[in-house]
Amino acid sequence: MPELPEVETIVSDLRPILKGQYFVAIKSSHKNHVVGATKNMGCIKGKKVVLVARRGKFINIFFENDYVMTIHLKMSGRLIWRDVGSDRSMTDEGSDAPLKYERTRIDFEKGSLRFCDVRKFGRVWIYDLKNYKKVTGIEKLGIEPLSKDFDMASFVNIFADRRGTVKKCLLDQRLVVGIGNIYADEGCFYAGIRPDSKIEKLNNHDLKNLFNGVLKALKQGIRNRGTSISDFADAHGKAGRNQEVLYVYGRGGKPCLKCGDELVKIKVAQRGTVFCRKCQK
DNA sequence: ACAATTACCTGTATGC
DNA sequence: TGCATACAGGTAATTG
Repeated sequence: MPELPEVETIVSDLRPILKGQYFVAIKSSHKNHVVGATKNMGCIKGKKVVLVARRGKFINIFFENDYVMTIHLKMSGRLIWRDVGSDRSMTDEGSDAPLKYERTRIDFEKGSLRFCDVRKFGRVWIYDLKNYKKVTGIEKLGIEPLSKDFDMASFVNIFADRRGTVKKCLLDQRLVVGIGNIYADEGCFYAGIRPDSKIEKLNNHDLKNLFNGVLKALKQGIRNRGTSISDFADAHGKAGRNQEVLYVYGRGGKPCLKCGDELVKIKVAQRGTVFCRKCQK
């Protein structure tokens, strides 16, 4: 599932590829995949990419004329780059055949970005700088966990007056962006805190551990170029390695890698949640 | 105003 | 083997 480390991996792959390139066209076989395309595609035709950046789990491609293409991968989205004619050596036809589950293709001068999305939850928006944050929902997003503004004090401040389970708060993109089911569970394990414990019951020491645990999980995910449990691949179609170092996510019923106790799987905030009863309090 | 639930989708795993 | 059902989870929309 693309969360912050997965999106960061894709963006860092795409940045050197797309920067300086000219947009050609966008085509979609799924009617809901592209928002604002009919009206706004013409606005970026022939325009140059000046910046590729991540905001939470959103990918923003900025153009020279103050238009932005925003992409969200949601559950099963992949963005894979193919050079022009890259399939030519593979087929007699020489056509750039669609990849599996390719829903939308974004053509640039040197190649195309293939938006593959089994479940069709993903979206592409094309809007101008003034409107894109409102249309996409980016304006509601909270703090970036990798920014220098995100320190112990801001973390405590953000979570101090919250209620409900720790996991629900971690998943809330209005507070801190980028954390999804994988890194919420892993962060809680590192912190030694049960994901179903009440946030209002945590003392400053617990919050500090949670802060460190979440950061550690996210940074490790980035270092390992994402978690490839089901769908995730980088912009070249290659899997990440972070699934090899997970302590709890996807390991319900298996022994805890720290103490050997059987990991428990429950539902918290409507999400499958795995933790260790001995290591997490 | 806020929290909980449902909708959006389809592939995979499980149960009978 | 085949069919039905559950499950996976990011976010918006809907309901309570």
